Amino acid sequence: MGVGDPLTPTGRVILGMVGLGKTTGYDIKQLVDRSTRFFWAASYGQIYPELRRLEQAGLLRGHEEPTGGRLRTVYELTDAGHRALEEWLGSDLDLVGEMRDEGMLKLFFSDLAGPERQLQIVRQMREALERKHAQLSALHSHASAMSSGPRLTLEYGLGATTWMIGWCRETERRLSGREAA
Amino acid sequence: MGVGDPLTPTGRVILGMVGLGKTTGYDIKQLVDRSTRFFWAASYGQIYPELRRLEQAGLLRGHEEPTGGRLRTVYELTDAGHRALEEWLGSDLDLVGEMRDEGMLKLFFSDLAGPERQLQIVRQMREALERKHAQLSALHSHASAMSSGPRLTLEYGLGATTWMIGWCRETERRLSGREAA
DNA sequence: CAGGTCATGTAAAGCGTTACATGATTTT
DNA sequence: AAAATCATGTAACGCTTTACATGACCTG
Repeated sequence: MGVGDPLTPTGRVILGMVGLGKTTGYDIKQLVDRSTRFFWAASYGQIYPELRRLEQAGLLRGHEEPTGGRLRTVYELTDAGHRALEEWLGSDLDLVGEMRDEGMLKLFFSDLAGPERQLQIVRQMREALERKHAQLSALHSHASAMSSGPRLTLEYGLGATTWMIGWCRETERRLSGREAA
Repeated sequence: MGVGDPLTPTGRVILGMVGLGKTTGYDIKQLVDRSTRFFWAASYGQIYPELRRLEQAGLLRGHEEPTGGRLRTVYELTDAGHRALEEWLGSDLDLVGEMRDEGMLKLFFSDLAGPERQLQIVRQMREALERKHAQLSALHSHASAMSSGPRLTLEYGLGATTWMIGWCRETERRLSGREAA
């Protein structure tokens, strides 16, 4: 596999995490769950096979570093890995997030269910957003210890979520008014 | 397959679209591409097999209705289909959008690439968002002809995108300032 | 009559989650 | 001694995209 090979989706997050100093599959998963999860998740079922694929492709180098009798494989970027990471970070992005939001889909079809249901859907969207906002807020308490990139993504997520909660609130108000009228 | 069976992801959008009066696979795909695509896409490779699965499950009924010599299978909701659709629309939503945003992922790792790259990434995010905003705006010109659900999702998408563009703009300003300083 | 739209489909490949399985070390 | 954490992995299943393939009808 040559250097020009495009990274797979999960390959991107793994390469980045190893670049940030995360060394084991477990360690990567931990940080993903505490940070990128909100816009880019990854599961063990993807991480471990992908680590080996990236090693085979020459972008990572792994060596055994057991802690006592506990197995442990530590990965680091090779020169080719560094280059691939910089190439990816410098490349254009054409795809904007293909996202899936079930609340939005329900809202789209909500005319089929009647006005009370429509209001209920917006309320549920808001509640889900509020849960998300709470999780992001919890992370934000460590913001001072974050470097620029992670802090920016967190503030973006927090701000966007806040806007969306506000939209839901105002829409709930408008829809309730319509019912009362 | 009983009524209590959970709908597959694509099953949901198809059932909804048939509920809205879309009758053929082609027709469904057209509307998806002009509307829900921004938060819920679907491809022919999913639509046609899923239509048959939903028919087998008793939620849809399909019959041949050729236009001249041109094959055409028209679907409609069965009673069970109506019930399944209402059940889904009335159910709680626990999952908030699992989304994937490559711009955010790049921004997260942007410290590895230097300050100019970081600025470049935010600029690219804004440009992608502006393209999306333009597409949504084009749809919005027909807003008066839309029913409540579709109009709400469109306005939500437009508003959220506008907020995000503003965030990018302000962040670009802040990051440029930092460079100049 | 050429190009666009209507209309349907399949096969292969890739992506991803979930559930399962194992075992050592550390903390309470 | 139990519970939590560290650590790695696989198998099955399901979802989705992409590329390919076909052909009729309509418009200029």
